Order: sequence, then structure tokens, then C-alpha cells
Amino acid sequence: MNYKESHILILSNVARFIDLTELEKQKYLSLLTEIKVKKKSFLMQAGDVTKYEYYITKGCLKVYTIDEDGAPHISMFAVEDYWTGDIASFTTKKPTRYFIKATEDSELLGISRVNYDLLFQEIPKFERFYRILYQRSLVSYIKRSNHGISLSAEERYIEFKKKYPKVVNRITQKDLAGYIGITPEFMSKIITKVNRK
Amino acid sequence: MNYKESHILILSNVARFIDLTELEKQKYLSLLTEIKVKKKSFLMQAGDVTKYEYYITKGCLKVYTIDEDGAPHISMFAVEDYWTGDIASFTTKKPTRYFIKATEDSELLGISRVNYDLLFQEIPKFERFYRILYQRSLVSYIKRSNHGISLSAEERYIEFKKKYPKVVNRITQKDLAGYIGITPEFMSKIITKVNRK
DNA sequence: TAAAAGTCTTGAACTAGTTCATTTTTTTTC
DNA sequence: GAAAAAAAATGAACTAGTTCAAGACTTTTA
Repeated sequence: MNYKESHILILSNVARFIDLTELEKQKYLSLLTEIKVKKKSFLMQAGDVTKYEYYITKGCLKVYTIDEDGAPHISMFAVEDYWTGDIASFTTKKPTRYFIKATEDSELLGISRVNYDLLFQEIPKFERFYRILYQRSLVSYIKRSNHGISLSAEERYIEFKKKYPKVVNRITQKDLAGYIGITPEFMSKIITKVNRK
Repeated sequence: MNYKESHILILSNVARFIDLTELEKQKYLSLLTEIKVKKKSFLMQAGDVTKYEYYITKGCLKVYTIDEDGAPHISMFAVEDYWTGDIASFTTKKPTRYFIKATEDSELLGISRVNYDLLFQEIPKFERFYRILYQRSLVSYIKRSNHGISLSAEERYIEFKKKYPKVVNRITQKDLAGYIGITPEFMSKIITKVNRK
């Protein structure tokens, strides 16, 4: 069977953890929705009840909250081959506190709540896929939450560059500051200092 | 069937997400190992390859790393009805960076790597159980990692008290400081200040 | 392609959190 | 139940990170 590029990408992502028959692949793909978002437009805004979980096939998005003082706190940058969304809102149907905004023109595959439930019924193997996917995400979020409380801003910046070398060049310094958890001014000072070394 | 108390506890934890037949319950329990740890002794130390994932039936333990300066950073307190361990080391067989130490005499049920794999083969429903368990843990770690970078120490303390009102009274202020990510001295000042209000 | 809007840099004054040292209080141990 | 060990409180001097303001540089938009 001849698949389009975005479908090849998501199937190879899924194939990391489970094997699907040709029929299952087609069933799976039929449950997905193609979504395009222009740079600067929103995939989700605080207050929405999120309809989809997303897989990014092209582009870059930032996932963030805005605190009472209006300061943004970025929880992740989602680029090609990443999953994103707000699982809490997706599963509980409560309004999200997150914004997801495209920082580049982006293309995604979304799975709706109905289809997500259906997926587990029709291809129970996907329980395993998501079990392993969540297990791995968990490991990286546990690490990140430890870093947040135990590393200095400069150390967190160095870690970020090491972990996401390609992402650094695709985002603004201001957004990076929002991810590291500091002001853009201090981010600028850290970068000057680290690069001087 | 008449189960012992610790088994009733873990079965009701599992029953939150999946239904098991009587036979499956017995199979599941047969894969678990009972473990007791005395206060101040270790369940795991940095460098070990972790053999088990744990469910706590009694007591309290702290999960932490120690940084190059010798400062402890506590990633969770595990009390009754909580799961703990180091999934990264458990699944990859690489040495852990974590210490797990009992802060009270504690009792746990452990599942070994071999039995964990066996569990999924014999009762595939457990993929679903862990999928949902990890999904929920993920939500709370995403929140925690955001709090670490966006809230002040005082705000994190207030959040902790709200989320874990019972745990606060079972741990030392020093350990709480290690969780919040500040020095014991500053923790003391915050507590004095917050309670004065 | 000019104007506007947003991003980045730098510096000075400030605040949250650290470090170190000392004393008091609580818990552990024999 | 006394002695030792650990935890908690407090204060003074310090450092990492913030805030505000102003100017330079880049990107977006019409």
C-alpha cells in the first residue's frame, strides 16, 4: 500500500512499540484527522475543552500557560514526530489551562476522544502503545520536574541545548526563557555568558 | 476468596481502571513479592539496577537524587496506595540515579521485571491499567514541572499542603525543603511566615 | 520598502533564595 | 531517662534572578 508522507511518519512512530497488520494500519489511519495551522494561530486556548490529541508531522508549536501576572510559562515545544495536547482536559473533558500556538506553519494528525476510545476497542494493542509512550514521557517529565527545582537557570539552558539541539535554532530567545522559567532579559545575559566561554 | 489486607488494597487500586476475574486476581497476586523495609533503610540506592516496581501498602518513603554538591533533591514521597520505583532503570536495566529510603517502617508489594513482562502476556488488560496509571502520573508531573519553573517557593509550599495535607505531618521540614527545592533554612522561614498570616 | 511591532541587549536598583554560624528544640539511642 | 544526634529557628552577609528603562537590531505588515 502507498501511504502519504504524514501517514508514513505516524506509522513508523507507532511501529517503535507495536506491530500492526496492513488492515490495522488502515483502520488506525481512518481514525485520524488532518489539521493545518498557520504560524501564530492557535490549536487550543485556555478555557477550551480539548477535542484532540495531536501528532506533529511538520512545523513547530509551543504549549504554554499564562499566569495571573500575564507571564507565559512554556511546558513544551512540539516539533515533527512529537505528540502533544492536554491529556488532562482530553480525558476529563474539563476546560484546559493551556494555549497551543504554532510558531511555524504546521501540519498535524489529530485523534478525537471518540476515536481514541474506539481505537482501544478495535485494536487493543494500542493500550500497549500508549502505555509505553506515556511511560517514556513520564521518565522525561520526572527528570524535568527535578531539574526545575534543582538546577540553576544556566544549567537548565545547557541541558536544553544538549537535549534539543535542533529546536534551539527554531525558537525565539524569549520563548526559550519561558521554557527555562526565567525572564527574557536574564536569558539574554545567560546566553551571552555561556557563548563567551 | 479471603485476601490479606495488603492484597485487598492493591486489588482495589487496580480495580479503579480494570476489572479482573477471580482467577486473574490470583494470578496477579502470585506475581507479586512482599517486601518490608525498616525506617532509615534503603529500598534502592544510586548505582543499583532496580529489580522491582513498588506499591506501598504501609509506611512512607522518600525518593531522591543527590547532586554533585551532596544536596538531596526529593522527587516524591510515597505513602500507602502509591506506586513508586524508577521506571527508567526498571525498563532499560541501566543503573538508577535514585535513592529510595523509608522514613517510617514500611511494607510494599514489588513486581519484578520478569513478572511485569509476564503480566502483560498473561493478562493483557494490564496494558490498559498501566496506560491509565501512567497517563495520570504524567498529568501530575507535567503540572509539577510547570510549578517548579513558574511558582515561588512559598507558592509551591502552599500547593504541596493543599495537594498532600496528610503527608505534610509525616515528613521532616528538611525533607519538605528537599522536595520544594530550597534550603531547610529558607523552608523554616517560609513556614513561619505562612503560619503567621 | 517604509513604518510598525516585536525581539534582543545592557545597566542599575531591587527581591527571593542561599550560605554560614549559632542557639534552641526535638528525636533517637543505649 | 541521660547523652548524643538530628532538626528547626534566627540573623547577617551574600548571589541568582527580577524589574524597569532605554536603545539597537530584526521581522512583519501594509
